[in-house]
Amino acid sequence: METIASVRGFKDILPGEVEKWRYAEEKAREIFSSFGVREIQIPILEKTELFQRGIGENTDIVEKEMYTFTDRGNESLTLRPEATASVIRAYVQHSLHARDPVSKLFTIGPMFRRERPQKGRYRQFHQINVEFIGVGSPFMDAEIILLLMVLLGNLGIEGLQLELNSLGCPECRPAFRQAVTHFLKDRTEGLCEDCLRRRDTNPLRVFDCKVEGCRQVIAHAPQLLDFLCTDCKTHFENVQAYLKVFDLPFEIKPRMVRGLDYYTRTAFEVTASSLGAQSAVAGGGRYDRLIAELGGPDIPGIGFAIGMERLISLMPAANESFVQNPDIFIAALGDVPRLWAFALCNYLRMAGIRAEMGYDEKSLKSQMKRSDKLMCSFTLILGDRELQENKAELKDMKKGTQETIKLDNFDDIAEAIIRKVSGRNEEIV
RNA sequence: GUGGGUGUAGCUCAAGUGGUUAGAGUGUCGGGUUGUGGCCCCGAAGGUUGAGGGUUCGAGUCCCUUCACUCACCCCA
Repeated sequence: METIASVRGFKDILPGEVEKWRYAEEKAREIFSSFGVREIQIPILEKTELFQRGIGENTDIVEKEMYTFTDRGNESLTLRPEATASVIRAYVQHSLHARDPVSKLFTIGPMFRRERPQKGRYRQFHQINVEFIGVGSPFMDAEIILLLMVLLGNLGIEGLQLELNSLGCPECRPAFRQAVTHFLKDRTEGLCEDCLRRRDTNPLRVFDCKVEGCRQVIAHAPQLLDFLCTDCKTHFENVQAYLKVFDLPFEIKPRMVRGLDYYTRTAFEVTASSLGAQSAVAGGGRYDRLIAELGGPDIPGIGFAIGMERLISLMPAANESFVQNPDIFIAALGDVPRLWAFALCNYLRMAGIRAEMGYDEKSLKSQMKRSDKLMCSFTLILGDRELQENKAELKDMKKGTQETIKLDNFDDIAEAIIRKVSGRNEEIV
């Protein structure tokens, strides 16, 4: 038979690795709870139009990266390439603004983009998304960035860099855009092919081109920050001031332009050089026009996304304490003892004890080996010999000591084992 | 979509310029006295060398095609 492999860019997360993911998620939930961020779950599939309108028609994501198909009802649907549009859709659809003027929401789940896979980039990838909706105050910007940095710090991740920029607003951006267009107009030579194209479609994007020639050209280009209107300027200054309250180091990157159309004012990114070419662990920004753009009230919002795969790869590997080893392994010798083992093993599990057993007829030696491999604290040896006397041998795998216990009553055995296991834990502490 | 690199056992890797039966470590299973793990020793199973075609007396090795993986560009988490 031919085997079937997973789809390109879609990864399995195997036991052993899953624990790390769960740890990261649990930590995130803990911190969200402190910051008053509540979970929202949204569908993986949306009407294509949502992303076209939300993300922007002329973005790479919408132009060439979406998994879009027509369903049997002849409706164009798309596997979500990001979460913000969906969250806002849900927010508007259920009029959450009417319940509370400020909503802090998070959601965790898979996203889909049909790009060429490479290090830190997959076609199905996972994000932790946080959105603060309803308040335009720079306090919100500072708070959400602080939240992000606290979470990353709590996961033991080091060597991170926080980068900030302001993208202006519909008031001031057109002027800047015009200035850039004008600037680039007669600098055809020195620009790479991509940038020549960008010059017409999205001139701001020329700013984060990595080609040396373009960088030199851009070095003399007008600075976005010089064009900010008074409101945007004070907003940006305040965000920085509030971040300084927590001694959060950051760097202003005037060249940072985010790829999604909806961003306004504050844009930020957290990078780690060890990630390779895809160095961003998290990125986000303010989107004061998006909610109205999607038919909702004209209220502001700000959010970020953390790339789970990238996050996991940055987490220190040292802690293997994620896995819980069995408390006891029951080694049975013979058919009747095996039936007893089956009953006892499952009884112990129902009593909350992590128990495993040998299901096949195997030598005691091989069962002991398995117990050792599973790193069970104890092994219960149950053979015909013991059964005749209504007892079993309980071996402490670490000490190597062994004692006889009675089989009269499963409750007593469970209790004895619980005592032993907890007693051991105290010793370790 | 474009370019580079790599495909040999479950995993990590060997096999001078083409040459007999494709090896090792690790993992799996078994054994080293009757029913006792780790360390050590022995043994076994496990491969259509990614797939297809070509050159040759002979291909894991050379050529072509294709697929997969991987890194990078574009862009993004």
